[in-house]
Amino acid sequence: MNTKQKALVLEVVTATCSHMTAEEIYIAAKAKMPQIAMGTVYRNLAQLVSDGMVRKLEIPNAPDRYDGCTECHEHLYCDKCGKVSDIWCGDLTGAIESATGQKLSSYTLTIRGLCPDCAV
Amino acid sequence: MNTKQKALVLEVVTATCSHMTAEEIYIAAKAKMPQIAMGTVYRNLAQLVSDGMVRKLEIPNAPDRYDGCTECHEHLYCDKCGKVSDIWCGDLTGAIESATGQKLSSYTLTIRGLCPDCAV
DNA sequence: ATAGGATTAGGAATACTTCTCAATCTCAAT
DNA sequence: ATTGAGATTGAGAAGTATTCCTAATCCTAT
Repeated sequence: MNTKQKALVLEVVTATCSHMTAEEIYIAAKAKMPQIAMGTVYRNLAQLVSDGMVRKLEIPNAPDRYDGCTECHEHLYCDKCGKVSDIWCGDLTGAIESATGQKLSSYTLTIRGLCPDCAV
Repeated sequence: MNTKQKALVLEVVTATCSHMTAEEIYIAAKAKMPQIAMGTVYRNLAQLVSDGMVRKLEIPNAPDRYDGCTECHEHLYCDKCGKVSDIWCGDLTGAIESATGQKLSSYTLTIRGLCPDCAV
């Protein structure tokens, strides 16, 4: 871990199991290090993502979110409340390769449906 | 089809099996209707997407692309050349539901690997 | 203590997309 | 054919998320 700022960003992202936006991360980091800059947050998030320590979730028509949990899981975008929740399942690489006939280096599966809270 | 502009946008998008950006669509449309405005292209694309006649592909760090082919298929983002190509496979809803244990309304599967051209 | 190199804070800049609104078009009723 | 109500347009301004720029600051090895 190179710098205090990078360590702080990682700490914030992994502190909760939520999926924070860069702005939420910035606000939380600012609470502990008031002079930290937005650009620093983005730069370090990008580094952490390429280090494989944080996952980036691209959300349609909304800011990207960052997930401190790198264990294999997928994401469910709730049709009703819009929240992102985790779906725990095994690695689907093999299944997708045989379904599509395409060798793959990685995949992103985005599921829309009702989250546990909204599925009464 | 309500307006000439909407018809033209649809015509452009479905004319080729490529995955055009809004700007490419705008340029192609402008060739046939020089006074058409970018905002009109975006507005009609959004309508066509919600009408289910066009699919929108959200591309990380790049403009969205629009796909005039609504038949069920997935997309491969080439690790090497960056092109988006089509992967024809059946509907995976059932398979994903059983793998994840989550009832879903829709899904998006994005695959990264080498496209046919780059996989020598 | 100091030089060299990496990283930062702060703000400007960029890129894509959406919004605003007066003007124009559409079309059913007259 | 004309009207009028409502939908849609063109043109450009505005917005949003993210990246870039740069002088100043922080590390680390000497």
